[in-house]
Amino acid sequence: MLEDEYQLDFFSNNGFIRKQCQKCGVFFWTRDLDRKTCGDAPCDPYSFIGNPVFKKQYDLAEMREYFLNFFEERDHTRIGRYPVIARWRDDIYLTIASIADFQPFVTSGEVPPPANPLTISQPCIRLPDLDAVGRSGRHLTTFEMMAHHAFNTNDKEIYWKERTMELCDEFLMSLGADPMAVTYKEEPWAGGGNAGPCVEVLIGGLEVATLVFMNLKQSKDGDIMIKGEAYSKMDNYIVDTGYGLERFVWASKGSPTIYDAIFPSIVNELMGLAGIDHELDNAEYAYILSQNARLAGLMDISEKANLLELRKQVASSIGTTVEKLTSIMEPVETVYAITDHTRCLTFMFGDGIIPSNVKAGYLARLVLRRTLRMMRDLDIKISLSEIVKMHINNLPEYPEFEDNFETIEDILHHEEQKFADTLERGRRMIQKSAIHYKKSGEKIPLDKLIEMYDSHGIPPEISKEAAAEVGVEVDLPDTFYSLVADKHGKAEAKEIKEYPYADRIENLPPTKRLFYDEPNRMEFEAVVLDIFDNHIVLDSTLFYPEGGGQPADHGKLVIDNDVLHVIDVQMIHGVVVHNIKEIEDELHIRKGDLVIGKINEKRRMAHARHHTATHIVNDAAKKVLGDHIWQAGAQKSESHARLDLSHYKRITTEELNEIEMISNQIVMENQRVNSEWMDRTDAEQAYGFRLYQGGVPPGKNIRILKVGDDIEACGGTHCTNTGLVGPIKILKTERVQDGVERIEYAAGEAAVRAVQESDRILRDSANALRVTPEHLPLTIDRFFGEWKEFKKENARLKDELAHALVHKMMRGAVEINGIRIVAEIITHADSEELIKIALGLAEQDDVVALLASSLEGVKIVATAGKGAIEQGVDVGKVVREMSHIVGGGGGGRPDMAQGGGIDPSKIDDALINGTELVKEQCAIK
RNA sequence: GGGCUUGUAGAUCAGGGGAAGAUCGUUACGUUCGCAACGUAAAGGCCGCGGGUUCAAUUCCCGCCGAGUCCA
Repeated sequence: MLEDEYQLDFFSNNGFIRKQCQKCGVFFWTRDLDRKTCGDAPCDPYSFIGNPVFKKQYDLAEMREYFLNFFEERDHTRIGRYPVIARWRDDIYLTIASIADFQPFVTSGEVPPPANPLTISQPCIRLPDLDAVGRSGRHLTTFEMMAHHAFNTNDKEIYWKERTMELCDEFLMSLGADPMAVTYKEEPWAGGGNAGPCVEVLIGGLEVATLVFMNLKQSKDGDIMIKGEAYSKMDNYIVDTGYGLERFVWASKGSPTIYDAIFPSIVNELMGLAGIDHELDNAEYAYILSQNARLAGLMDISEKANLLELRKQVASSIGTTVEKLTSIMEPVETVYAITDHTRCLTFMFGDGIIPSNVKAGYLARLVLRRTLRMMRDLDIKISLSEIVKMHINNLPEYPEFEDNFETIEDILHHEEQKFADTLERGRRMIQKSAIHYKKSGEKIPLDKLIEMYDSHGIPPEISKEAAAEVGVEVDLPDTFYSLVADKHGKAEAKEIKEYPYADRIENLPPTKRLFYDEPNRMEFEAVVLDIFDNHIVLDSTLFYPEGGGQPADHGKLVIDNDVLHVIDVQMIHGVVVHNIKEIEDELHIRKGDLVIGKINEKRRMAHARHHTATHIVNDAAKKVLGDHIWQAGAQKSESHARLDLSHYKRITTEELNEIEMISNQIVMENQRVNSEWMDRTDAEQAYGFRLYQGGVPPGKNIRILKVGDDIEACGGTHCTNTGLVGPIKILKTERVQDGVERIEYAAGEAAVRAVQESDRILRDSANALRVTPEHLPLTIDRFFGEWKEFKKENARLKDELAHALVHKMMRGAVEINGIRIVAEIITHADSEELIKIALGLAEQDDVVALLASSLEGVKIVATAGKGAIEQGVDVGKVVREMSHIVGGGGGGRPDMAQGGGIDPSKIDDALINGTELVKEQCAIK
C-alpha cells in the first residue's frame, strides 16, 4: 500500500533508482548504481568522521542561519521558536519535535498555521535515551530540530512530496554534499495518533533529516494498517520535516563526537576542570574516540550489556584491553554528558521550568541530579550555574536566557543545596543500616538499596560508597533501575469520557453565548432547540458553562408558568447544555418554545469577582515573586478562590502581605478590564505563551483578557472594572507539591465575611482569656509557660507525696512467708502517682505493692521488690487477674505491671483476690 | 495523578501499647593564668495536629498539616 507513495517524479527525473538494502531489506533511493546498502546504521558505518561531508565547517549559529535563510529564500516564512516546555499542550511536558508546536489545533485543521509554508528551528528535549548520552558520541538530550512545514488542505495545496524532496536535496547540494553519497530511505512513520509515509535522509552513514508526509490519522475503522494500528486518510495533509541542527554541524566538522562539534569550548573547559587531557590533535586519542563513535553508531547502547559489548569491540579494534579503554573513555564520556545535560538545564530553566517532584519540574530535577552526580564522580568543583553561564554565553541567539539568569542561578543553588541535603541524609541512613548488617555479617540486601533510591532518592552507587566506608559490601545488579521501574508497574490507559448525548449535540449549532458581550445582564429570552431527559439546549444563553476553573451559573428558566431550576451548565463542542432539576416527563416544554432565563446574580457576581481577583493576584504574585511564576491551576467558588503557582521556594509571610497589598491597590485603581477576541496565532505572536496560564482554550479565535498587567486567554465572566472586585483577602498559602505554591483568597463580600470570621475567632479567643485581642500573643505565651511550670511542679509534688505515702503505707503491710504485701486504694490518684508510690514501696526487696484507684474507671499498678520476685511473685499475672475482675485488662513484667477496668465497685474484690494470688505465688515456691 | 518513606529535646537520631532516651550543643560548678580537652551536675519534650480502638496510645488505625523521594 505505502510502496506507491514513494514513486516520485523527483526520483525518476534526477537519476535515482530504488534499491533494497542487502543487509536490512529496507527500500531506499540512491543515485549510486553500485550502492548495496541503505546508508543507515547498522548497515553502513560512519564515514564522515575525519572526512566532513560538506564543503565547509559550520557552528550551530551559522548552520541554523544558513538553513532558515535557505528556506526563506524559497518562499518560507521564518517563525520564532517555541519554549521547550510545551505550555500550549496538556498531553506532553516537553517540546519533542517542531511539529509539536502546531499540535493539536493546527494539525487538526481547526486553527490556521502562523505562516504557510514556514521554517523554524525548534529546540527540543528528549530524555528517553539519557543513558546513551555521552557514550554513543551522538545522543543529546537537547537538540534543535530545523524544519520546513507545509500545511495542505483539500482546498489548497502548498506543496507535498515532490517539492519537499526537491527542497531537501537542493539544500544538501547547496552545502556541497556529494550527490552519490546521499540516500533516501523509505520508512513509514507513526506517532501521536498520526501516520504517513516518511523518508529518512542519510549521508556519510548518518541520518541527518526525516521527511514525514503526515496524511493518516488513527481510526477504529481505518483500512490502512501501520505497526498494528488502523489508520484512515486525513482531510488535510502536512509536510513535517526535521533536520537535526547538531548533526549537520557534526557532519560539517567530522569531529570524533557530536559533542566536540557543537560545544567544543565548554567540553574543553570541563575536561580541564576534570583533569583530562582532551587533545583531539593527538591522532591516537582522536582515533579512539572516533572508533568508539563509529561502532556506537551501529548499536543501541542504552543497556549496560551493550555498552560492555561496545567496549570489547572498540578495544579489539584499537588493540587494547577493555579495562584500559574504559579507564580512558569513562571520564571523557562523563564530561560529554555533563556538557549536554547542562545545556538541557539551560533551556529548561531559561524557559521557566521550576524544579519539582512532579511533571516537567521532576524531569528537570532528574537531569539536574544526574548532572551533579557526574560532576561529583569527576570531582568537578565549580557550581552548576557557572557551567550554565558558559552555555548562555555560548548562545547569544537566546538573549532571554541572559535576562533570566539571576533567577536561574537562584534555582540552581537551591537545587544543589537540596540534593546535598538529601545525600547527607541518605548517607546517614545507609550507614546506620550498614552497621546493623555488619553485626550479623550480611551484605546489605538489594531491597534496602531499592528502598533507599525509591523512597529517599539515594542513587545505589552512593549507597554502595557509603556502605563501603563502614566496611560493608553491597551487591549492585546492572538491572537496578529496571527493578525499580518494575515496582511501579504500568500506567493505566486514560479513559476518554464520551458525553452521553454526544450524537444529538453533534447536530446542533453552537450556542450563542451572550454573557461575553453583556456581562451585567442577568435576564434573557431564547428558543429551545432540543431537550433530552433533563438537559435543555437553547439557541442562545446567558448561563455560563463550567470552565476555566469557574463553576457553572445557576438560575431559572421560565416558560409560561413553569419554573425550571438550572443546576448545572456544560459546554460540549460549542453547544451549551443546561442541566435542570426537573425531569423531562414532567415538563410541558417543546422544541421551539420561548423561554425566559434568569441568572442567579449573587452566585454569578461572586464567581466573577473571584475570577477577576485571580488574574489580579496572579499579576501581583508575578510582581512580588518574579517572572518565573506560572499558574499551575486555579479554582473559584462563591466563598473563595485558589491559585496554584509554580515557585521554587516557600512564599514568606512578608511576600504574601505584599501580594495582598498590591492586589488591593490594583482594585483601588479601578482599572478597566479589557477583553477582546483575537486570532489565536496573532495573539500568540503578540503576547507569547504567557497567555495560556489557565490552560489552552480550543479554537481559532481566543478571548484575550487584560486585567492590570496580566494578559491571558480566558473564557470566564469578569467584572468590568477592577474596583468592582471589592476587597481581596488572602486566606492562606500551602505547598501543594514541591515547586507549586497554592494561594487561597476571597474577594468582595466573601472577603468581608472571611475577615469577619477571623475577627470572631480572634475575639472569642481573647474573651476566653479575658484579655483584649492585642494582648493575646503575650498572654498565651504566659499561659503556656505557666502551664509547663505547673506541670513540672505537679510532677515534683507527686514525687513528694509518693515519698510520704510510701512510709505511711508500709505500716499497713501484711506479712506473709517473709514478704510484705501492701494492698491499698488511693482515691483520685492517676496512674502516674500510683506508679511513683508503687516503685517507692518496691525499693524494699521484700515488698509487693498492689495499688488501685478509681479515677476514670479503675487504675491498677503493682510492683514487686527483688526479694519478692525471687520468692516467685509475678505481679504481671496478678495485675492481669485483678484487671479482669474490674472489667478490663492489663499486664506487665514480674516486677512492674499496670492495668485497669471500668467497674469501680469491684476494687475491693480485686485487691483481696490480688493479695490471695500473691500469697499463693510465694506458697508455691 | 499514583506509589513509598517520614514527623520524639536547640541539632542529629534511638525506642516502641504499660515509668520519655542517647549523642552533640546549652548552662553551672570543678580543673586551667586563659582556652581547648576532661570531670560533675542541671536545664531543655502537648513524642506535628484532630479523631478512633483500648483499662491504658508517643507507640496501633483513620483523617488533616508538614517534610522527603520515586514513577507516569
